[in-house]
Amino acid sequence: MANQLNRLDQVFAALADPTRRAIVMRLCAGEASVGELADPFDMALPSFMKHIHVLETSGLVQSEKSGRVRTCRLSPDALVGAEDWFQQQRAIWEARLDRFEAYVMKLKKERAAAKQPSRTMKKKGAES
Amino acid sequence: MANQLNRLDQVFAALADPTRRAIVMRLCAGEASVGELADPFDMALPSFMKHIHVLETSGLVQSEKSGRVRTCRLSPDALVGAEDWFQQQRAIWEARLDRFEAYVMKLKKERAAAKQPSRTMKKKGAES
DNA sequence: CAATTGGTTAGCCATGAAGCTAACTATAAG
DNA sequence: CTTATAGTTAGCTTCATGGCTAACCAATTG
Repeated sequence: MANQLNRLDQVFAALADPTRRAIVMRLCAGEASVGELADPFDMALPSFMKHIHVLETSGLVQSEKSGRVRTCRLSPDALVGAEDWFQQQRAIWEARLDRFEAYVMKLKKERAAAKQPSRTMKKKGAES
Repeated sequence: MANQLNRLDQVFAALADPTRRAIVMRLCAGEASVGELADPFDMALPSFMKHIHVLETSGLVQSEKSGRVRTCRLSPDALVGAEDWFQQQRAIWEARLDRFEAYVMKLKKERAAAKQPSRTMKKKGAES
């Protein structure tokens, strides 16, 4: 579980770099060799390999070498794990928003009741 | 649009730190002052303020100071933007998986047809 | 076997991130 | 007015990141 949290660190850190996001996007379309992946980038191979390595230790990418060519593929688990984090946060956020909205509605009703007691029932909650 | 990409950089970098993720999670439950936010962490205030600043320049958090207390709140736009990125990647990934699966099915059918021509129509695609 | 290709290792450098302390500002509270 | 509170600024370390070059395997290819 601390494992998981640390994994999130690494996944987000990996995705914080545009080069690495581009690699992930490329691998979404299918596996590729290091050379193919590196081709679009104006960068020395060792520098590029560091990015691959970061992606690999984050768990986003797996690779295997056969002959002299290393083939990389996306391992979607880590990606999904990160996406889950967002969805959890959004769920909490939205739950709060709902509560907050309910609270505002209550306030509105009370204020309306205090100002013009006779008109309490006129609008039952029709404003935006 | 380069702006957007740069924003993604900052959002992911911000979320790569467990302290900052904890702050975001805390703010999902509602706004809070810097002091309240800092309280659970065993960290000097200036260090903590740096995290707040990172979150703020990433667009994840907004704050305003009234009197001597600065109140922070989550601004969900950046969060949603990052979540969108995942969903886009997943969409591409899944589209590819579908194509790949179709390809495998085609292979299976062909292989079955080659091995036992007479049984071609027996199973029409029932395996997992 | 010789040469190419594809990747790897080692090591250097500049920059930035994450932490600290110490000293300071400005608003409340007494 | 004095003191305490809540942040802020400045400046310092230390370590990680992202880039480079140069030299080095190890498979292919000719």
